[in-house]
Amino acid sequence: MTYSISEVASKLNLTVYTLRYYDKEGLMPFVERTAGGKRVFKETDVELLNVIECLKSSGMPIKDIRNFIEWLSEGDSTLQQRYDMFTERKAAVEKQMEELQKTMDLIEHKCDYYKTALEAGTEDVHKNERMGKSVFS
Amino acid sequence: MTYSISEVASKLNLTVYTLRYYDKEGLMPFVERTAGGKRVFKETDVELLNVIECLKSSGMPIKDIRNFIEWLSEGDSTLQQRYDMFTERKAAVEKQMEELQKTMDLIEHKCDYYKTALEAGTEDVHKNERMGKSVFS
DNA sequence: TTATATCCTATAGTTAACTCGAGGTCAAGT
DNA sequence: ACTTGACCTCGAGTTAACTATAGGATATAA
Repeated sequence: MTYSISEVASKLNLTVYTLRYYDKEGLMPFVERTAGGKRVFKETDVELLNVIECLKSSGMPIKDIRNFIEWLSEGDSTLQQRYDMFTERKAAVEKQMEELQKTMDLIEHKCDYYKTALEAGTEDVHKNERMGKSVFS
Repeated sequence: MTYSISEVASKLNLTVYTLRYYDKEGLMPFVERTAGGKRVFKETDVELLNVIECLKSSGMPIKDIRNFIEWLSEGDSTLQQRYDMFTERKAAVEKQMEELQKTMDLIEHKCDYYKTALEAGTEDVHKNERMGKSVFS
């Protein structure tokens, strides 16, 4: 089973522009072409794009993802680099999760704060908090 | 207790450029100035900047954060908008957490994959997986 | 009082990641 | 043969969020 660029685009929720941009940036050296020059995506190409999206979500810039793609071309000699890279990505995502949890804590606090204020009709209900009880209003 | 712009910058891990940029974008209408024109940050200003950073981490663009800041100036009449905004942010962050968990799942899978490959010295140990057993390599 | 560090504004430049337009090719249907 | 829709390349444009530079004011310390 193979796919056209627009099929892959809708499969991965990207635009064809984005896919061609990735290609230009060296993220898709394995995608083959028809005699007429059209891209033909194999199942493994789609899977690799999935990994690319995953690395992007982990906060990795496209330039760095290209290095990983190059390592793939170089075979077993780059196994260590690739392992190290994913280990590093894992740590990065763990950190993002912690940050996101802190963000969530403050937002939930604000939801409570505004819920109470709305019920009272005024923010003044919170006027006598804020004496070192908690860090945020 | 008040702070200079560079004190606030290091407190929040931002640059003074960024803070002035925020000011220009309308995120700091409450910060006062000395006779000579220098910004003087109060404790409440720093707290508000904390909230701003939180909204940024939740994926909110600066233009939208400015709306929130304007609502603050308008007092109790905007309590509902502010409550709705934080409720919406909460949903956005929950979604981000789910996405990040999916990212983590794939990355952990890749860590295992490369650990095994590294121990075997070749990626070929994984050659007979990939028959619908799991979605990703 | 003079040096130096920190501040100011205004404006221009940078970076990443797209996004689009022009002009042309290719392949399936009529 | 011809139209139509999807594809192609190349290069320019866009957007958000900074980041930096120039030129100048302010304030503290020797």
